[in-house]
Amino acid sequence: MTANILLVEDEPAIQELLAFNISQCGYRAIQAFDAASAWDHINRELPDLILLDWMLPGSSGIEIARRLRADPRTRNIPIIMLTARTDERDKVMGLESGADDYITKPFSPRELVARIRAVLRRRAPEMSEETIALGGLELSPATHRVNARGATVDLGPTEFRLLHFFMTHTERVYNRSQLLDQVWGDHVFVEERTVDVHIRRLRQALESSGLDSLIQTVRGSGYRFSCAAQ
Amino acid sequence: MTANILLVEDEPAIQELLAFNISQCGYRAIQAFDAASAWDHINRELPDLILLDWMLPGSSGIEIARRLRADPRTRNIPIIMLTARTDERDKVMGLESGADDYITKPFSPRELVARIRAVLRRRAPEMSEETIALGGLELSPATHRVNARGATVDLGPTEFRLLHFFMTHTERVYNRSQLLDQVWGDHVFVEERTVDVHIRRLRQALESSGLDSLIQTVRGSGYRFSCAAQ
DNA sequence: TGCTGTTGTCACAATTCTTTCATATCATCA
DNA sequence: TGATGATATGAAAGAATTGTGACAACAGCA
Repeated sequence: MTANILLVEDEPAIQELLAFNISQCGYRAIQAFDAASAWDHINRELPDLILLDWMLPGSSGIEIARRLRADPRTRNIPIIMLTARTDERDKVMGLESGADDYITKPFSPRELVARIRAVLRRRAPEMSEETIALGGLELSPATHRVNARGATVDLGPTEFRLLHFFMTHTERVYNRSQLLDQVWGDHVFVEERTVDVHIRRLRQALESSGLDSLIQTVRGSGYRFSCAAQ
Repeated sequence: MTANILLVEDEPAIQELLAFNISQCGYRAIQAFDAASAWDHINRELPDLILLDWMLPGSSGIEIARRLRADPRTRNIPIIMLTARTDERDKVMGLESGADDYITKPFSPRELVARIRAVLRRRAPEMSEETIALGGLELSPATHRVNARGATVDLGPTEFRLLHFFMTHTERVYNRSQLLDQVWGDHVFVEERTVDVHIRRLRQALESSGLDSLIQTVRGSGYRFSCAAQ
């Protein structure tokens, strides 16, 4: 599945440059020359990553980033900010607004691609809509369905997200705080022990098919999804 | 086992930015907005790394670094200096004062994280998340798993930390007090003999694969992890 | 509006891990 | 070889962590 990258940049020359480089390495470039058409695209179909110019006529790039982060639907789209200024305050503000990284113009195509790759690698696994099959479990983000050895599994929204995260981040141990950040979202104030309860509910749902053992407790550290035995 | 990182930075926006990125990659961020509260934290519990702003109201970052280096208790804590100036002289001073690295503001989250990782790897290898393979043993902090000649080894939290410490500090003898400081943490009041019991349990866990001999007793001195025969 | 399903929190139970202590074993040296 | 000090070991109380069921609050929806 090739990633769709939305370019929001008013200067045609730079747009071209971006689009060329991006499609050159196998991504699909979607071009937007102003905020309005950017929102058009976003509302129609969520891109996998957004390259956002800091300076746009009308609403600024930062403004767009803030709105993207505010909406649960778009919260998790990775954003890379493009900025002509090397002024430090701007950079910091760009990051504060929730950008994952920034690139200062002028930039080398190599740098551009490297940063895109890095951000996608970091943020993308659980963004993908592809069905994940693992250890007898099958989770399909598109249809929001889960199968365990052929039997349908009924999950609440949170348990679904939790399982999705685990299935895209197997083997590694995550502590409660990391899970809260990753599954609930940052800036959420929830008791850490709440994670336990959702782990419990998830295990309960998987119990009938015997796949609850995929979710392992690592005492003192957190939880882990693993196809290998405990 | 996740590293505690103390942030000493008076500007709230940058504090937030740092804290966010640091906790994002699984470290624990402890925030201090001035020198006084930084010392508070340090006296209470030693952090595993300190991110120190060069410019602080009152006592400067460099001053703090100097004092940290002067005290044997804090001498070995890795320090990364944050500086807004790109001035060469400042950089040199930052390093001379004992900092392990410095970051010039503005910085990208990626750069920040990369430097933290690098410094931890260099100065506190047991805080790094990298898998260590040694003498038939394989320990992976990220997945919290241990293999001995291919067989899974089951360890409690303390035994895991102990083994991790040994595998990152081989061929050297540590007495019980040093082990308590390094593995249990300072400011912990525990009988020295308790170390014996954990050594025992660690050996027991490794016994079935015959690798218990890696942990050697040095009578009168302490213990040593060594791939060479006793 | 009432129904249904979801969520976060709490209290208590169950489990696992730590620490300590008593005792056994061992190494060293006179 | 026996005395002496150090380490190994087993058991058990005590601590800490995690599991679990119940419940109130809340949101979405017919």
